[in-house]
Amino acid sequence: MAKDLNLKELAIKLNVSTSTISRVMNDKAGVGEETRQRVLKAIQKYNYVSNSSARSLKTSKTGNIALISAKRTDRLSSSDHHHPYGEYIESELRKHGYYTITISLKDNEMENVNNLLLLREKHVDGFIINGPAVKPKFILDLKNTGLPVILFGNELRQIEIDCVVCQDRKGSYDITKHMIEHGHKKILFLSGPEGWYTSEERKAGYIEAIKDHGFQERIINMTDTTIDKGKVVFKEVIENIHPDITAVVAVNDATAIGVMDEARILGMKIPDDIAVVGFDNIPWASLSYPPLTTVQTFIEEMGKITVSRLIDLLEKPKLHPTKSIVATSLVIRKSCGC
Amino acid sequence: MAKDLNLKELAIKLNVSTSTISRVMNDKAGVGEETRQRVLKAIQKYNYVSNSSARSLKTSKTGNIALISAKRTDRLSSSDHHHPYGEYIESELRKHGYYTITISLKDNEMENVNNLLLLREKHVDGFIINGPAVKPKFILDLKNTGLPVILFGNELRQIEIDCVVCQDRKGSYDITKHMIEHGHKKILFLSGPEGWYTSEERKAGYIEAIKDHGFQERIINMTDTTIDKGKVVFKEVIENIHPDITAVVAVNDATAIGVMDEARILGMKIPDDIAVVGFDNIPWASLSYPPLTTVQTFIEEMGKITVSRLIDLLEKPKLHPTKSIVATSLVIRKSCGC
DNA sequence: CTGTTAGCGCGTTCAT
DNA sequence: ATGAACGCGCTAACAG
Repeated sequence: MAKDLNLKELAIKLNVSTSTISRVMNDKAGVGEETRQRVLKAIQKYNYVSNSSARSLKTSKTGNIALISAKRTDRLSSSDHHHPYGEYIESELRKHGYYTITISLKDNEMENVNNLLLLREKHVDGFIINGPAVKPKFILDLKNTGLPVILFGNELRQIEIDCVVCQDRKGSYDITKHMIEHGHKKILFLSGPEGWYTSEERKAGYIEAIKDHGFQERIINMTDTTIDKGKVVFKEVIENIHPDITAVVAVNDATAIGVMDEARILGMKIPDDIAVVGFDNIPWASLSYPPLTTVQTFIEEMGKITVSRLIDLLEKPKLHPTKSIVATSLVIRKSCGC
Repeated sequence: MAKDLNLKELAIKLNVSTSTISRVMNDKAGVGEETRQRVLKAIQKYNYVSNSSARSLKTSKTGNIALISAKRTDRLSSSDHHHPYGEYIESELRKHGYYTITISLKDNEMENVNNLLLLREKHVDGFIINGPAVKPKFILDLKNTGLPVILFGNELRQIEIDCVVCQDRKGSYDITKHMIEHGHKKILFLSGPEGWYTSEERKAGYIEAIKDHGFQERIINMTDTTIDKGKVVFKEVIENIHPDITAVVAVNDATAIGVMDEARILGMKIPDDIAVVGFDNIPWASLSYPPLTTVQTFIEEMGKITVSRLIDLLEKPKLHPTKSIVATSLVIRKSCGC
């Protein structure tokens, strides 16, 4: 492999000025067709690629996007590494010429946006924020820096901000209704942290369905939405709080799987003694025992929309904040009683 | 928040030269204690951070590390998003002042290392390659560019290269021996693609254990190590190839979980009709039905070692390639018959 | 101990 | 249509 050369060296080889090559590289006008072809050929031949640091310094564009999520201490949350959302976003960003810098932040790292070195160093051009666990204050401060920010699977109550979500409320309404159609009247909703967008929306969908049928709400908020939390909380609920429930609508699949595991330990049969459903349709949902009835979210599409919108934001500074809602659909398996 | 200022602006404010500030920023000698303190205070006050592109251009260090893995088309491979290895590596790299650029490559993107724009642009300082599915030729070519490269959960037969792996062979030996101690004599090893480091090593461990006890090897290679592959291949094997086996040692947990799912569909009881064990101890292994006996790999530690070694490589150009092997340990659950 | 100067490799005026 | 010259923000070599 030949040694990499830079603009000036290539220019000397071709007997043209660096500006000419630069114009060709960036598809600018003002180059004769003949020289353009000659330059193009040489670029090909020498495999010339411009140095990204130099380009960044000059253009103030880094070509990097930060993909930020909250670091979970608990294992097995379904929103993090058990969804390939990151891979979808990365490949989509790269198609558009951007690299993905992955960052997962601990709670204390979200205290002050100024601690985000990445930002102050001007190391990225924009941000994708994943999930509801990143603190709203942090997102607001980030947004105020002026760089494009878009939320994936989250929304902000405080301000209008670009985001892409699924039909959290409708999905939850539908699956709750499905439980009701199975004949259940005493249905528990196992929610995530209060204030989390997905928790609130999915909870609202559940409430709506319950009210529509004149039943009584039973809601428990958890401090996290993981398998382990699902286990611990379900045990507490079934033994001490709502021993009469016959069905559980969980805020996500991880929680639902935890509930099922715990129910089995407690000697309950699913779905006969207790029916359980989830939300997300993570890859493992079809392999739980029994297979989990849940709500499918189309994260690959959501990822594409997120990236495409971010690109727009990058190019046109001041667009009006837009919320994109991607449809969900019910996935019927066994855990509901079907 | 005050407008960000740059080196020169700060220098003017302080009535010192830019070099003085630069020296302070980079902890260089040659600054009077008094001025150093004054500068330090100002840096604090104005929250000055140097521009990363400019720094990169000057120092030829980008502060970025590429974390490369192979994109899997099949769902549910255990080495990708179901292990939080990426998060461990990212947080560890960041502690050392580096950002993680995540890239997952399709097969055709691994054909020619020159297609890796990232590399030719000089956008990263080094590479971490994840898993055995990244093509050896690609890794070799990458290594030849001169940038530091380290392998995570993989090794190269062709050349000596820095890598960190677990005790693949010993772990596999131990768990196979465990099956033998359960009384099994006809044990199948479900291996991954031929040539993959983990496949070959784990297979070797199995063979060693089988030979040590004078039994006969039964090995099937799969083209991928996913749940879906585990299902399909197990069905084929049990019906047409080795209908007499009483135990399966799978090359990883995903495969093992697939086998268990398929076995259940075929009406077989686990572990009575067929015992199944895996490798990796992914978070979901404890929740399979029955809970999976497997080999624990300590990926958080492996991640730390990988990063720490990469940092050394970054600082000292020519160290001798080193292979780090992190111990594994048996995790006994139910699927083995215990 | 401190400041002046000269690039790093590009993109972009402004001449011609 | 092309080239010369400048500067993005920083570090480092050299002077003083």
